[in-house]
Amino acid sequence: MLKAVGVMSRDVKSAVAGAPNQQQANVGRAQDFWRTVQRIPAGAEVAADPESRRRQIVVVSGWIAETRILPDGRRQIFDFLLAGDVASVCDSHMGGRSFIALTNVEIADAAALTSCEGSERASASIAAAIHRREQRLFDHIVRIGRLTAKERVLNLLFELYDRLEAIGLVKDNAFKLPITQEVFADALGLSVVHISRTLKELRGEGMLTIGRGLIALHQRRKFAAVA
Amino acid sequence: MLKAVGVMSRDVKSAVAGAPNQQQANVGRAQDFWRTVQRIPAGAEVAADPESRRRQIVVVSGWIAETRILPDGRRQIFDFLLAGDVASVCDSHMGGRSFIALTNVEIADAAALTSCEGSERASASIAAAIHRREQRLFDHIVRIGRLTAKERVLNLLFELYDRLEAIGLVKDNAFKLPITQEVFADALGLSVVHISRTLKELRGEGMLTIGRGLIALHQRRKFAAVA
DNA sequence: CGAGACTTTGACCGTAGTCAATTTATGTGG
DNA sequence: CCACATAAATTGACTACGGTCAAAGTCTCG
Repeated sequence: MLKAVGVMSRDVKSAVAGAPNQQQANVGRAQDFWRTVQRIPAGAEVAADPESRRRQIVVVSGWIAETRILPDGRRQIFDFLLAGDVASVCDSHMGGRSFIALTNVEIADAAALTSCEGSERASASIAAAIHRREQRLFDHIVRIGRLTAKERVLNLLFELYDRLEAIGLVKDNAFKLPITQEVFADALGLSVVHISRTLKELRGEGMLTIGRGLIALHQRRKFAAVA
Repeated sequence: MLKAVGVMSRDVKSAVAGAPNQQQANVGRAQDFWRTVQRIPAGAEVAADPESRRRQIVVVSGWIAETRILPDGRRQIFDFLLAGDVASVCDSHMGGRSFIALTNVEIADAAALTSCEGSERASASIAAAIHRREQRLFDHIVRIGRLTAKERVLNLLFELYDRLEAIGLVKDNAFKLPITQEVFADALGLSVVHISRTLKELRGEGMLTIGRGLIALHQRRKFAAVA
């Protein structure tokens, strides 16, 4: 549990902990929230339980991919959910979408957050998270619709960089990237082979360094043009 | 005004008119709604008025494109808004998005709808419209991320077909398509030239017929595979 | 009828896809 | 700790889908 907290987004932490001056009163409620945390193994689908129909979840730790698989096997990834992100798993399969855990994942009930004290703060955080996700969707459309392969890779990497940095998961310009190149390809509408080549090229240009599961980004400057 | 009504979506009509048994009581409120209607000329941007900051609009007639333009001139269209669709023009420019009228357009205030009698019905309609738009966004991502040019064109045309049919704007398998091929290209992440060629090919295969601003789609069957 | 916008066509190019083989991790059990 | 099995990444050769450029052809609409 402590490990999980270390990995949580500012939003989740502050919303659960409450403002400093009201912390004591919230302990009970916060525990209610923590009791809703559940673990999902890498590769599994994040489904809405049969009981709680429409369900808004908060990611506590790990990576989740929001995807659709076409009848012929082609796959498209819409978005990556990181710690602190919120999603409506309710109608997931309804719209031909599913949430796949890319790593071991911990999720919790967004509803449980709202019922804590400081519910206005929590609701606001949740609304903000949902709003950010919508913005990401637009960015993603531009990415796959109008950027070249190199731009797409860089653009997505920098998005992830910014998001991970915001939740304290970036160290020395580097972060852990627990996804295969195939996942990357399915997010960016490219082939695995071309992802590999593109990364090689970017490595050659000194834009990034890859090693031991970590990826480091350099020269944010040049990137400004792509953002 | 009557002409406008003839073109409205079922949602807008029913929400404004109210259930048959309570129609009389609604006349006053409905007029409030109609008073919020405003006309936007083709090519103009649909902006949130300075007064009403965050603004949810309902499209009454015409076509609107939700777009983003990159610094270097590349353009991506996220979605087309037709009669009955709802959008939050509030943070439009905030997220690098803008709403462009592709034809002369009539829009109204969604808020005014809600304040009419039958507000639960209205709210539900609005929520449904917003939900459908989100689904379209996902479809669009799959389209530009994983479909070939021919598939993209067909898929988008059939989406438009279905939506226009739902609001009574399809006659004899044909509908009015008031957009240039360049707009089509910017929506599908292709070049104008390739759109032209693709349409030619589809015409050759008997999938569609174009003439006098109308486009007719045939053989929905074959399309099932792409849907 | 003429001007400007839109569409179509041809020739050519380049980005990204495909297929297949090889190399490099990543584990896993002995 | 090594050997082996499997997944992931890389590379090469070739293909093809879609982009670009430029010119010609059509529409529209004052």
